[in-house]
Amino acid sequence: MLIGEFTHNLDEKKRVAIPAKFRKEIGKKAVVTRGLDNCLFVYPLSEWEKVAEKLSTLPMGQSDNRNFSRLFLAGAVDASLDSMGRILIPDYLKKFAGLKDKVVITGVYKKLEIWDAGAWEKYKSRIEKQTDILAEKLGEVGVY
Amino acid sequence: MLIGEFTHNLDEKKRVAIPAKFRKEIGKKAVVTRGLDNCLFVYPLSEWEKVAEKLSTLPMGQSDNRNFSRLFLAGAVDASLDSMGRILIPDYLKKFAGLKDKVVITGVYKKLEIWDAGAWEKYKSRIEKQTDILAEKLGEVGVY
DNA sequence: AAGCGTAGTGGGGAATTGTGGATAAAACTG
DNA sequence: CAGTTTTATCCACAATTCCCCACTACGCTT
Repeated sequence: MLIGEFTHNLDEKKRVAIPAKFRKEIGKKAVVTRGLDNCLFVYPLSEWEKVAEKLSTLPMGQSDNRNFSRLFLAGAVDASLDSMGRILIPDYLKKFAGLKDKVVITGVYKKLEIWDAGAWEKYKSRIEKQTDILAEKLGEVGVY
Repeated sequence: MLIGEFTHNLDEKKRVAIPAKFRKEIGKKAVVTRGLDNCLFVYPLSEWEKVAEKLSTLPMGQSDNRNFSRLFLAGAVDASLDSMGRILIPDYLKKFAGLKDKVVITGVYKKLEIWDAGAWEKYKSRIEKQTDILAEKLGEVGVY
């Protein structure tokens, strides 16, 4: 299971190191794509294939489905880890997530998320204030 | 699987380079035709044959089906890749998709789409704002 | 506390890719 | 049938990307 929060640098060649802790679980190949709330999702290849498979079954007659598939699939990019365990972030994803040089990589169960460090801090402080909602959600899923 | 987003130039001879990443999967022969939402679809030959097959089974009693099949089939052009991996876009397709010199080529699972760069940016920013719909669709395909 | 090992960062060189142009073949027209 | 325009194939340069190696810093162990 992928859990934890790490701050790394995005170098001028747009590479980010995947935290060593995650590497054995990610394997050598991963896929990066647009996520929600302006972050990027990183899937191990096996997980990605499951998701893509399901996507392909959506009827393309509906524009909602087309829109979604386009953002998700066209936004995706094969991100093999180099010999140092780094992945390459394409320009358009860097721009999408508003990444500067400091980025935060978080493990969220089956996938990783990549955030701009500033955006992550803002997001966190915003969410942390909503303790009551969090508590309620915890109850909903049966955590006490 | 064809995924990713690439910006290339349409030169004055109306040629576009297929991103190198896609070439081995596309092969040497492809078919270009009118797509949905004012972009062009590019299919590897084998995929195209499947699509055309399915289209031929649509009941031709409905005018919607007739119209769609005509646009799709009649608009299709054989687009073999030249030695540099480029395809040629006929005038009427260029006009249909409103292509200027900057175009975006996206991989969407089994096919590629070709967009005018400006149109793609507008489309993206419009869709990206619909966070609620995207989140809902993500749930549908089982991504959490 | 010191040394060893691992992890993160940065840079250099080589190969690949994209783009534009040049030359050759073909088609069209007068 | 010849000249002109259009289409196709090929070549070369320039820029980007990819891959490998080296350095530094931190942490853990002994």
